[in-house]
Amino acid sequence: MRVSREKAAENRERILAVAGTLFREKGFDGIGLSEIMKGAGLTHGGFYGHFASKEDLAAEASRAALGRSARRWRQVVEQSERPLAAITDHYLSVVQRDAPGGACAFPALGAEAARQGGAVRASFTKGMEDLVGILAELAPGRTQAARRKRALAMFSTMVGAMLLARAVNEDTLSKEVLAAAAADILG
Amino acid sequence: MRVSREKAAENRERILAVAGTLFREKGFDGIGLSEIMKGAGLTHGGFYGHFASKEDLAAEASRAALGRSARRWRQVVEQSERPLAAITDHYLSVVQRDAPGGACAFPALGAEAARQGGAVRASFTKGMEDLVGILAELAPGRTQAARRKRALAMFSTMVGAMLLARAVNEDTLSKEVLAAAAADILG
DNA sequence: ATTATCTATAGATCTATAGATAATGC
DNA sequence: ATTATCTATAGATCTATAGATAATGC
Repeated sequence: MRVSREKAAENRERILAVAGTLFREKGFDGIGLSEIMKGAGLTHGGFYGHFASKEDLAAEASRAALGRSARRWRQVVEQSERPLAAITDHYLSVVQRDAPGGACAFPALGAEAARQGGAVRASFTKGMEDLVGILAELAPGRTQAARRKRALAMFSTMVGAMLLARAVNEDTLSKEVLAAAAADILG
Repeated sequence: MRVSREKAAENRERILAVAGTLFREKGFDGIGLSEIMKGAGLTHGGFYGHFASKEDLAAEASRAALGRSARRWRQVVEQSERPLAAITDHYLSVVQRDAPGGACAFPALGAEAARQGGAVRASFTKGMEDLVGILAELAPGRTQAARRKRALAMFSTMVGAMLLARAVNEDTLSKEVLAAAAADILG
């Protein structure tokens, strides 16, 4: 059941996309390779032709997911006249809260990333620098250093608020924290 | 090898303490009951005399850990003349970053908590209300509603900054985000 | 007699590998 | 001939349960 070189590359991309979604939904430890491969329409034995290990996949899938997030942010910024408000509205929405599989990898996987090896951590480091870089261009502040500092705090607030909004059991409190974070960032 | 009623209660407490540490260090999915019981000096077969399930333990251990956090915060507040600065200094320290097993459960377990059942979520909801309640007494703002809103944003910033500080690979960036968050909260 | 803990195990995972298969691409 | 994928399986987990053991507490 061999497949063309082109098809194999497509299969690899599909594994990455499925893994990106399932990792964010269930955690790195919460989903097995078997299920990921099934989601990509393949058997789990074929996995090791595409990736060296589960951790290798985790690093690549995280990189891809965070790359998509950065591209999405740039799109949102371009299409709005109040870019910072557009980013917070987008990021701190109930839609993102309830669909972690397609949302930012930091609130969903940041804690687990801290326990992973260098490749996964590197993906998250690069992802953070890119997203904070976008925020730094929109943040208030007279010097570049001040804007970067503000951007780091804003990103912390966004990531923390989304994590909290998902963790709690009460929808009122959940929405309250999302709104408080957005209001705080926009001043 | 039976043990007195009192000793059994001590054993239960020890299981809770060990589980609280190991869950925060490795995640709910990253540690097995066998290892937790071994850490408490017992065999894994004895577990079900103390708890109904792993999730039951997760809920109880989270409740205990977050209760300890709230008591610690109250202690820090009492012992300082600048309570808000004392809390952020304590929370956003490199010591806490590097010892997740004894630190706040939110950055370490919040994402996984979101995927757990009602009992675990309830522990985190109660924990958040308690910690935010303490912050609301220290937050600036003319009305109680304004102070609570500010407290929710501050807690988001703290939780997010700690998660990010642990996730990234570069110590400079890691310390930068902790410092930026503290500065932002203190205005 | 009750019960806290232990030993042993069932049944279901999980990652990773080995070898077979069959279609691609030289 | 090469290689992408499949089947099958090894070996190591994991949660949960059953039944035995032995000391407590009525």
